[in-house]
Amino acid sequence: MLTTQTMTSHTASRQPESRVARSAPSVSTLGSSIELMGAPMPFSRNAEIYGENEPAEYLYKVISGTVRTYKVLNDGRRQIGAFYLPGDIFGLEIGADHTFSAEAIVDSKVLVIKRSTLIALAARDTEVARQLWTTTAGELQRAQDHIMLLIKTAQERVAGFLLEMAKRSASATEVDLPMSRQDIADYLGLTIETVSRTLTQLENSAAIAVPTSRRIVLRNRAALSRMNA
Amino acid sequence: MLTTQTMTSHTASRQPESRVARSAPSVSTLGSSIELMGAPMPFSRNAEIYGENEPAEYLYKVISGTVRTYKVLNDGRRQIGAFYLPGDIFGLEIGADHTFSAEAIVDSKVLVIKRSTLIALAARDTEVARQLWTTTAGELQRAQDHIMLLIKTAQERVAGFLLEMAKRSASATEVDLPMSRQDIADYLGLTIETVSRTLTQLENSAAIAVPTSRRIVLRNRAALSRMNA
DNA sequence: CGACCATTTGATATGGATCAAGCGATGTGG
DNA sequence: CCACATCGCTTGATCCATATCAAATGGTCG
Repeated sequence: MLTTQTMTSHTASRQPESRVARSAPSVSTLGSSIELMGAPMPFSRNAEIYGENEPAEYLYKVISGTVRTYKVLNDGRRQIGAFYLPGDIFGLEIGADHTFSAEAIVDSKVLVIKRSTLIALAARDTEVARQLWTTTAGELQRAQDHIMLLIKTAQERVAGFLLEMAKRSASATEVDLPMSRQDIADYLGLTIETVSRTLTQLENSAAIAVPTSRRIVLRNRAALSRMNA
Repeated sequence: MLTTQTMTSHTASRQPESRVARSAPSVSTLGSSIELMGAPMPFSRNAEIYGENEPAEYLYKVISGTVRTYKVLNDGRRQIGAFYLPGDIFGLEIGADHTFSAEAIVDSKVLVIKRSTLIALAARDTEVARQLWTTTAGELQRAQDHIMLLIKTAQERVAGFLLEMAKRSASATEVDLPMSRQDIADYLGLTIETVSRTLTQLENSAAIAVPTSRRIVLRNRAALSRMNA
């Protein structure tokens, strides 16, 4: 699968690209140690990066593009665990296997880091150990926020999602969504129709504008925050 | 009820009690270092152990009883983050403050450990550092499972909850619930009425028996597992 | 015994799912 | 370059699972 294919094709991506410069603030702490150790690997749109229950030999850092992690239930329902933007680290496990699957949402470049290397390093370097812990704690924080989202109304979920994406984007008022309505729906625990209708509703109430389906302008952040909980 | 009764009989709780011996398997790793350092502290039913946003000076280990962590939204909706049984560690934060509130569900004894002590220890002892990380990773795992619960139907949530509690209990087929229907509802993102009706439904379908409202007998685990996802 | 609180049960309302079309953008083959 | 298929998104009509509102029941404690 992707593993082998992608592994082979990473000849020229040695020096840090400037496009990547706007990395994530909180989780990028592992940066210093990590940048050195992995090869940037390209994944095309919808390519699998790893599968649920596969051995977690590597962890990953998004260089460009966007990644989703997800689980699928017996009957096909899919739950997206998280979206990862440039600078974000994902796939770090403490157990032997990955607990989610991961896919590139758009063509993406991902730094691949061998876990054993990092673990070995952590045994000697307290700072690395602390950064591994911090990364896991960051994931925990996100998961807990996600739980709080899932008990809310559709409007609150969508508003919360937009605010979250805006906070993580470069521009605070304009969000460029790399993911489809289906991805959003599966993240929020709603249907695609409800997500669409809710966006229309928010647009009609002048809280947002939707110039194109993948671009959302936050017109009234206060209103969104108010309906966020 | 069981609450007071269990509490009153702890005159000699210096040496490990055999009743407590059946502690959690995964998260109890911090045990060895921790047991030495904290004082067991009693909390009575519904007593607050810490509040959301309070400085996280301590972390905690349940000795006896049960603890719930929760958040309350603006409009009063309460979400329970987790239930902690004897052996479980809770309240471990990496940030400065607690992100949930914690309360004893029944009269409980809780070991209180100063975080700074443990952090200092972790700086020298790799094993302690790893245990802190593992504890956080365990919480992450739980939170992710919780997310998967929250996208399911009422019946699936309740079945999943019962199976989870059974797995954590001493007896695999009989669950003694320390928490109220309201607590269960707020954990599962349902109303108390829906929880009650669903239990009745499961009882009618012979999947469970409910001899008393706080005691559930799993009569047909396979059926429960089947409806779990 | 009587009051209180937790739980169950019943009747009705409703938010979001489901089923079904329509629409606009993108791409493909003739 | 256009006709047409495809895909992602929106919109409409209806249904249903769960919430809400309301009352009855049962267990516990003073």
